[in-house]
Order: sequence, then C-alpha cells, then structure tokens
Amino acid sequence: MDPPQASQNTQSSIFRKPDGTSMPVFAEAGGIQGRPKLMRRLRNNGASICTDPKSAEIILVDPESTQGRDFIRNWGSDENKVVLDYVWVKRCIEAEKAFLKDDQWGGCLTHDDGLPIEMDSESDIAKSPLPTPRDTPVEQIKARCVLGSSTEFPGSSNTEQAKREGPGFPMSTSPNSGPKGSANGSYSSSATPTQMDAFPHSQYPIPMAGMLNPMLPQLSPMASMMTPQQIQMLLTNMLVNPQSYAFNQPQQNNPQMEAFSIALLDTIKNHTAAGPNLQSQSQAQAQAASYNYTPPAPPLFDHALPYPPVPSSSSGSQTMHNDWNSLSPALAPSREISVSEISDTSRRNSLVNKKGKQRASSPSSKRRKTSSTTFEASSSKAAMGPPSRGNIFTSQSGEGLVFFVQVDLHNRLSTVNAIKHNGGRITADQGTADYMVLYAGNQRQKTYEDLLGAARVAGITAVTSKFVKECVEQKRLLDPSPYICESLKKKRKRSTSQAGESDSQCSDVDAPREKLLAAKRAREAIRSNERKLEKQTEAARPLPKPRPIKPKPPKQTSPNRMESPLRPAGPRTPTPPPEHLRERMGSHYRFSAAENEFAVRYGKILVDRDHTISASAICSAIHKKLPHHPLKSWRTHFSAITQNEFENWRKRSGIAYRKAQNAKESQSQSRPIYEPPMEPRAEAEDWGNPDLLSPPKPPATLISTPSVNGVPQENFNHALEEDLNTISHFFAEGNDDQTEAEDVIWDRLTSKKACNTCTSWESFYEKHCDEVNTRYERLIAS
DNA sequence: GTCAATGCGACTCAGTTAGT
DNA sequence: ACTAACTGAGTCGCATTGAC
Repeated sequence: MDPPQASQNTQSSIFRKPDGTSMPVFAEAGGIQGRPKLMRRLRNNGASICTDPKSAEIILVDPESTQGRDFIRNWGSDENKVVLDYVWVKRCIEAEKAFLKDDQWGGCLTHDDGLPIEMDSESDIAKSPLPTPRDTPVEQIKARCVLGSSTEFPGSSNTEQAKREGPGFPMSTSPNSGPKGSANGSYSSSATPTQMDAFPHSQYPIPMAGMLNPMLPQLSPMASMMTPQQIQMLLTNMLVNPQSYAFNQPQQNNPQMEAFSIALLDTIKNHTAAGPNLQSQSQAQAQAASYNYTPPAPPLFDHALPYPPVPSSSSGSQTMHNDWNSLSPALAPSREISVSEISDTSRRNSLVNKKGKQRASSPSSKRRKTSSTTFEASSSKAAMGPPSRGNIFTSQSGEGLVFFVQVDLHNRLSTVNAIKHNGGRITADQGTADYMVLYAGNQRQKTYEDLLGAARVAGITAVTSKFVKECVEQKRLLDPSPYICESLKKKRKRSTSQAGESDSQCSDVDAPREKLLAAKRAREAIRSNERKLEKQTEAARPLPKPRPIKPKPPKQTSPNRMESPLRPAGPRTPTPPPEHLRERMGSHYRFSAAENEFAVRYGKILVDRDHTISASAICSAIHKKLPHHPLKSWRTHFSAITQNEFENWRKRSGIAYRKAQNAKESQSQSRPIYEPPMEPRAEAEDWGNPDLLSPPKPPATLISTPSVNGVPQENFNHALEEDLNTISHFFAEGNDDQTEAEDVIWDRLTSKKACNTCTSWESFYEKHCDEVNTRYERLIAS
C-alpha cells in the first residue's frame, strides 16, 4: 500500500475513521471527470489517497464509464473494499459526514450489471453478454470469427462452465456471471481481486487480451510453473472455445487477429481430418482442464497442431517465453500487435492506478519474436494451414497472380503457401511472374541484386515477403509500392517510409490515437531503415549523402546531433525571446507566448533540416536556447504546443527529403540539359534571412546562367520562374501525399499546366528540386 | 483550476554475444 | 556466415505532484 501523502493540510475529518486514521480511498483515474478536484476534496477532508486500488478500502468510480464498470466488476466482489460512485464524496462533504456502510453508503454503492464492458473503439464489434461456447463445427466458428458475429450459441454446459469457471476474470467477479470458483478450486477462487493483487488486470497489455483475459489468472501466476502440457491444455480450451476466448476482446477488429483465427481454426480443421475426434477430444480435454490442471495431457497436439510437439519434460522456467511462443501460435501473434495499440488500450483501460505501462512479458524477447515468429505465427500459420482458399492473389479476371519466390527466401515455404492458399500461383520462371518475392535479408548477396535487376529489366514488381504476409493479413491485395525491393546500390525515394506509412493508412478505421501510434511506428521504421540504409550506402559510397533540399551535415552517428550543429541548413535558427520577456512564476518560469512561438518555429526548422529528428532532440536544442526551462519541461511542453503538428512537420520534411533524394539520384543518372555546374548553394547566405515570407528571389541557377540553349536569358528566367511557382504551389496544395505513384502525380500536374522549360515536370523537378522545395517550404510555412 | 515539473514504466533499436 | 537472444541507451507518454 502506498502510504498516502494526503491528510496534510486537512481541514476537516469527514473521511477519517473513528480512530482518527484516514480512510484509504482510491479514485479511478480514467473515468471520473474532474478527478484532481475530487482528489483534493478527499485529501482536504481527511481521506488518504491511495495510488493503488488494492490498498484502498473505498474505491471511487464513475459507474457510467467503461473504466468504472471495469472496476465495479473487478473489485465489487471484494469483501474488504467497496466500490462507490464518486458522487459519494460530494454527498459526504455536503452532509459533512461520511456515508458508510450503516448509511448504505449514501446510496452510492455500485453494482455490476453483468453486461459486457465495451472497450473504447471496439464498440462496433458486437459482443455476447455471456460466454458462448460452441456446439457447432469449426466451420461455423470460423465464419463467426470472420464476421465478428455476436450470435449466441446454444449453451454447451460443459464448455460454458469450463470457461466461466476457468477464467473467472474479470467476468467471474460479476454477480451475474454465475457462481465462481465452484469446481476449479485450484485457481478460480483466486480469480478475484485477491489474485489481482498480484496480477492486476491492467498489467497485461497483451494484445489478445480479450482472448487471453479468461486465461490470465491461469497463465500469469502460473506462467513460470506451468508445464508445456498445461499450456497445451489452455490452448485446447481456447481452441475449443474460440468465441469464448474472443469474447470481450479489445482487438476483435484486428485483421491480424482475424487472419490468425482463421488460420488457427483452419489448421485445427485440417488436422481434425486426420483425427476426427479432435473436437470431442478437445472438448473433453478442455473440460477436464477447466476443472483440474493435473491430469496429464494426452498427446493431442502432437498431431493436432501444426507445430512441433512439446517435449514432455519441462524445459525450465527461464524459457517460458520461448516455449510460449513456440508452443502457442495462438499467442505468438499477440506479440506482433502488442506494440503500441495494445499498450495504449491497456493504458486507457487501466484498472489500477499504476503509472506508466506494464510489461506483459520479457521485453527483450518481444521484438525478436515479433520479427521472426510473427510471420510464421500469423501468415505462415494462415498459409500453411489447411486450404482456406482465398482470392487475394487473383486478378479481376479470376486468374491467379503469378509469383516468383526467391529460393533462399527466409521461410520461403510459408510465403509460397500463403500465396498458393490465397489464389496465387508460383512460378520458377521469372519472366512469367507478376511479382517477385525477394529476400531483403539477402541484400548483400549477389543473388538478390541479380534477381532484382532481372525484375526491373522485365518490369516485374519485386517485393519483400512482407507484402505477401500483409496481403494475407489484410485479406486484400495491397499496393506493393511500400514493399518494393530496393537495390543497395542506390537508395530510392519512397522506399523506407512507405511500409510504415502504409501501416497507418491501411487501417482506415483507426481512431486518431491509433493513427498517432501508427505514425510513431512508421516514423521509427523510417528512422531505423534509413539508419541502416545510410550505413550501407555510406559503406558503398563514401561521398557524403546528398541532400538537396535541406542539406544536413555529414551523418552524425551521435544521437545528439542537435548539440553540435555544423552549418545550419535551411533558415537560420530564430532568435530566442529576450530574457526580459521571461515571465517568472514562483520558482520557475512560465512558458510565454514568445517562447512558444520560438520553440515551434525552431522546431520546424530543425525538422526541416532533419526529418528523422526526434522531438526529444528538438527539445534539447530548444533547451539550449532557453535553458531557464528544464529539458523535461520542454519535452512535455513541446508536445503540447505543437499539438500533434510535429508529425506533420516530419511528414512534410520527409516528403521533401525523398523528393530531393530521388531527384539527386536521377540527376546522377542523366545529365541535365542546361543545369549549371553544381556549386555551393548560392542562397546559402539566405539561410540567415529570418524573413521567411519575403518574396522569393530568383534561384541562383537563374542568376548564374547566362543563356540556356540559345534562349534569351530573360525569357528563360521568366518561364523558369513560372514553372517554379507552378510546381511549388502544386506540391504545397498537397498533391503529393506519398500515396500515389509518381507518374500519376506528374500527369496530374501536366494536365494542369505544361512545363515551359523542360520536357516534363519530372525532369524539371529533378533539375530544380532545391528551389522547388525551398518555395514549397515557404508556401507551407505561410 | 491551471500550469510547470517530475517520476516512472513501456517500447524500440543497435550493438554484442553465443549458438548453429 | 547466419540466427537468436540479451543488454543498455534513448525515446516517449502518462500520471502525479507542487506552485500559483
């Protein structure tokens, strides 16, 4: 119990016990409006504010909120606690006495309605109010999994009981959800807040929380003790009762989950063909499992599941996570979708007032499991499972798309099966393929380059296996551009970012928050990929990386790149507000409007210089300019004053960067018609010009070029100026959001206005990307 | 009530090491 | 040579506290 800091400055003792001690009160964090005020009132009236519900005797919630209902459900049955509507505080203060049990808690006692608790955005998924065990063949389950049907099934008492009693969490605490802990005394009786003391609900930001929730009381406390057989038992139970385990699942609309569910059930179905008694066997086993863990598990999964049988001897607790992932394909995907969306969900639904996020499991193994096994777990299981024929890889005419899959592709079989099972065809002849799936991990290998070159020559789309995987996961043929394989020899634009961006784009039902998280993931992917690529390209090409628009100093490996800026790129750093404008506020300073403006402006400039820069790095830079605010304060404050615009800045900067990069690459391949020799930017002096909104000057290229292909310089400059304005306005209007093919964009621009000075806008852009981007940025800034 | 400051935990990645 | 696993650093977001 966290000893409360409360009860200092206590003005009254309404919330004190007769013996003078403070009442330990916990106020649920997520649902109560005006919680700070409530906390203050409690504190000022003698209550002891608990930061953890388990240490409180009184838990205050908003019974109308999801979080509140969760609390009522989870804690309402605890005899040592009482969950009250938070208006109790007001009533007590008004009455100047605490309404306790004898007063019927002032009429504020909450009750669990027993209904399922909608989890935020998942409310669109219909849910069954009660466990709905299957009594139907797997096909129906599959269909329901896909459709997210809420249709209830006629209860199968065995499985229903098994589920209800087994998990007991959190539903089991519901008064309406049936008796708890009747038969499975080994664990169900503890699936109450008592157990949650050790394993509070919110400490499981497991993506498949809904799926696993019912199992958590079993899995978590016993995780380190369970034998593989026991894990299998749990799996059995879950497989037999997929609806039940999907019940109340926060991630129900997760396509990965859907795909996985289908694959898993297909797999079972497939294996059931070999062992027709699987279902009943599983049911019986599940039933047994629900009552008792001890009976030895028959080697059901040895043949029933598409992964290796588990050795009968426990491999030791320290390999629990490994075992878990290898044993349980059902759990493996949870790692994949755990990253942010889940933690976010869990955070929002946090039931205990615990700071920050909670690790679901070993953090270190997570990523690796994600990277290495998720494909096997989701796509590969989906693929390698029995024929769940889809038509993802079929053309509109109904013909299967033809894939050439690189022989040494990592886990090639999975990819091949994924293609085959979804309507695609495999060919060994590169020439006849529609797609070539290459192994990006073999980029150093000559084979990769050869195949990639062949694909380009043949005009075949070369993609990574991720393309197949994600198509399968999303059950549709995706735009391959984010997955295009790239040569190591040159870094193409649109390469690194699109995979990430597509992630955020493909889920059109995302909540804004999810989008932010997706953007974050994308950003991290971009940064990671670019770091890798930069390393590789630098190794292959010792020249400094060209960065036409926003030249940045040679790559600094130090994350503290902001701290020793070499030559500033782009507009000069704005001048910080003078000291005399600082507004003192007690021991610290208030963030003034001028400082906010400076921070935003400076931040934009820094992002323009380096679109991969982190907010933290920007804050460090700002902090150096305005050190009277602590760095931590800047970090917090910066995100507030930018109001998510930071991501947009980065996006714009990234777009400009990629454009410029592409242009440079193209330049290096084809000599310009009239471009003057490369020289240090003539407008470098202009960087220092703080007046960003001043009328654009003619680009250096205009001034320094005496004549162009015989065309009088004056006329040419005029035409060039017009073209520059046209194209910069075109981009500033948001015509290139990186979602369309370049050709489409150029065509659109051409249809608006033909290029005066070049044969095409594309070539024009290649030659004048610097100036175009400069103008583009001016337009954006204005 | 607002604002600034702070603490904490989750998450990711790069680098390293061990195993195959 | 490759892969898997581990570790530390950096980053980020949320909740809380304290001052006004």
